[in-house]
Amino acid sequence: MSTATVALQPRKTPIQARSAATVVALHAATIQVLTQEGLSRCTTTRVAERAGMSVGSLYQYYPNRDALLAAVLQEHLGDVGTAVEQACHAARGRPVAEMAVSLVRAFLRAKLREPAESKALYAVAAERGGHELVRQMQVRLTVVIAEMLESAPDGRFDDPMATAAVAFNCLAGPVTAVLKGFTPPGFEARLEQELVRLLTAYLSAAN
Amino acid sequence: MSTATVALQPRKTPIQARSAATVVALHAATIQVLTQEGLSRCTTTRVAERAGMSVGSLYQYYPNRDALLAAVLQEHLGDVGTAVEQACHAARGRPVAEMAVSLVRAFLRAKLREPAESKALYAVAAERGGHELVRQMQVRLTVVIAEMLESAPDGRFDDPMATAAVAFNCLAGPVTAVLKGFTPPGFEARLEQELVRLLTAYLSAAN
Amino acid sequence: MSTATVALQPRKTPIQARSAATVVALHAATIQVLTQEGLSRCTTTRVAERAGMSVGSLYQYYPNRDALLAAVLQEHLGDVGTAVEQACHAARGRPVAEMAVSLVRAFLRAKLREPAESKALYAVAAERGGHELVRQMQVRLTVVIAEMLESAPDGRFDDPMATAAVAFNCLAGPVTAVLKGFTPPGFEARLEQELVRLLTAYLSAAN
Amino acid sequence: MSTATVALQPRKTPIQARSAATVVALHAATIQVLTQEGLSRCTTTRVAERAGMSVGSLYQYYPNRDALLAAVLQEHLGDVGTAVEQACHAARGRPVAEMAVSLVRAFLRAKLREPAESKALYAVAAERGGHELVRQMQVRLTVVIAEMLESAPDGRFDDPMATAAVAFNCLAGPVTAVLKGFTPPGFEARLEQELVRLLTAYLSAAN
DNA sequence: CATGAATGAGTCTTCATTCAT
DNA sequence: GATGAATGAAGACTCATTCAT
Repeated sequence: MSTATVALQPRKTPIQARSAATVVALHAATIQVLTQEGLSRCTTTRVAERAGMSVGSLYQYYPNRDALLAAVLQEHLGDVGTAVEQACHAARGRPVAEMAVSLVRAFLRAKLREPAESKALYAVAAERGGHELVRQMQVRLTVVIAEMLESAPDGRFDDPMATAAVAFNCLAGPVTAVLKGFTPPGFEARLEQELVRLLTAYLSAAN
Repeated sequence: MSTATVALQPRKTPIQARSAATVVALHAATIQVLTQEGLSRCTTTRVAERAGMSVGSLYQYYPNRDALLAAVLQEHLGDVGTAVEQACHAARGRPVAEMAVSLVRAFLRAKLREPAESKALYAVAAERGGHELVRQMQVRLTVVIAEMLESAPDGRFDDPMATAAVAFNCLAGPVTAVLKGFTPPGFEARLEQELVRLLTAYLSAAN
Repeated sequence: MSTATVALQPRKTPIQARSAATVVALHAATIQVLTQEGLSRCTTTRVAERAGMSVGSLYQYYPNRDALLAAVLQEHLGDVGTAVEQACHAARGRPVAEMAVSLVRAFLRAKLREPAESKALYAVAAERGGHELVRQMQVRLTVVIAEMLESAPDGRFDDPMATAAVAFNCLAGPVTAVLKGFTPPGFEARLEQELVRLLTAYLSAAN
Repeated sequence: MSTATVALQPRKTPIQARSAATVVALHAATIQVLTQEGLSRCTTTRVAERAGMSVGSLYQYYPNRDALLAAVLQEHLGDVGTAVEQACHAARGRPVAEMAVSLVRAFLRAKLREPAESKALYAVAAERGGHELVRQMQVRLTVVIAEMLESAPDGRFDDPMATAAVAFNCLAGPVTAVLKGFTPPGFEARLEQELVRLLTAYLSAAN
């Protein structure tokens, strides 16, 4: 564990139920403040207040603001990562088209479960601290997706990591656009269908 | 022009040569500071210093920090937007496969010309002020791409806007990942090829 | 309560003893800085410093500089207003000459108790924020004085509000002059006597 | 001429017509900005702009902002002072009642000719720079009024300076209240009549 | 342990004043 | 002389973090 990483760890591992509840409350509060006020106005005091506790208590759980934001982002990334990983494992050895469906569904479900949260965290992910966390997750998922691809009976991939990277990010792009409200009205209803079509076509063509 | 937009307008039109140079210096300095320090540490003082002038001078060109950031983002978006638009116009009436090549190339060229700039601006785009600018650009480009698609002799699209939105963002996703350094080593070399494959496959499959 | 007024409210009600003491210290410090440096140099930092605390603390009690100044002015106006009101109530139904004595004494006592404070606040009262507070006080006192006048057994007033307004301000004028040091040497000793004479003469003559 | 005074003098005596016009424009602009923006936002740049010239030009006429404000206030005080002086001279040797009428009329005419100007300058007069100018004017007028009073055939005054000070300021008080909008609706119409009654009564009673 | 007042460095922004053109 | 861009000190205000209670 590098020195940089150390500073962002929660100060204590939440063993007790109470601590866990507190952490949940803090994460929820962070999302809310992020959504309503934006990253720069997402202050420790405001988050603590929204979570119904004092700033001092917040600092019992996180050594500093960045650690809190990192934890919230990390949790979100973990959820998405786990969902994608499970889908990839489940789809191993299946035909490419099934892989596409599986991946799209898992990703969409994870990302769109709490759209406000997903949206709020883009700003966190874009700032210095978040960058690295997202990178790690991308690397992890690219590997998992690549492994899945290699197990496809009906596909052969020159550079599975490259294909996996495209596969993941060609989903991430449109989903981001939807979450940020950049897409045409009514688009959300077609999202899954389009992404399946997109990914199936790509994986089938990627040979 | 909305009230919010008005506040982000540059304070004066750079008439004189010196003014234009000053604005250029400010934009460059902003990118540098953004890159080296991150959005939250990209302060007006630091930008001015980096640009070799005093804060006061910065404020003669931009009414506030957000306006500066918005201007830098806007300029970047304008470049990308123009490139994409020209490509779409040029590809009108061509087969879908040519459209894909044209779009991918234009987008990549615009986005990767100044990678540091492109990368630095993601954080700006993710914050409150940038959101709207990006949205407008997405809307504009989605329309242009949709129009191009409708002119294809070898394609028929149920919902051209939806297809266009996916088309654009399935490129934006991987490009973003590359710029942010999330992709596997050596990926950049394959980027264009993969995106062409991706987009061609999608547009061909998008009924 | 108007929007403008809301912004000038103290940020928190001083519940604890310490808070009350802090507020007192801030008010005293404000008067001192106002007196020694003038309104434009009465900065939040200087006031806090004078009060023996940091700027941050000041901002825990007042949302902004104007609110601090308004609070100090308000407190002063409240004292004067209360004194005048009590005098007016006490003098109801008394002859006009007694009213004059009562009003003059109450006003002088309130205004001259802390001359430095009274003097320092003229600049605050003259600036945008103070204006309204003073106006409200004048309206309130004019009404109270008018009611008193109407109860006089030996006077009849066409337009009691107008007479009250003159009565109040013909006292305020000379008192202001004294506080600002505009009057001849030795004048202060004669002030009460002259104002009683002035007001008695006016009320007796005011048909 | 004291050192303090020197700094507030206009930089050059406006001999030429053009200069005089410029000074007039600057004074008018100052009043406007003062009225519309308040003292603290009455900046040299804004005044110059309003006057249709550059800041640099303003500094050709006044060495600094305070000098400009002082000059504008001084001019106003000079007008009022001259009006009152002339009235006092004219009323010498006349009965006290005529003196009252003369003084009230002169003062009101001078103060209410440009109500916006009169009002705007209260803030200037209340700040450090203005204080001294107003004091000098008060002293000067108190002397002139006292001299007038002493010439009254039908009055005898113990302490003419004290009486004069009261006389002047018991007019100034209500007039200030009117200009600041503190008085009841319709009060302005009665102002002259009331002030004449007030001053006549006082001077008659002051013996 | 929780609390939340205190701290003061750090931001944004303004503005008097200067001086090169 | 006029201009107005440049300067940078100074002010209002915020907020991460600490620590006495």
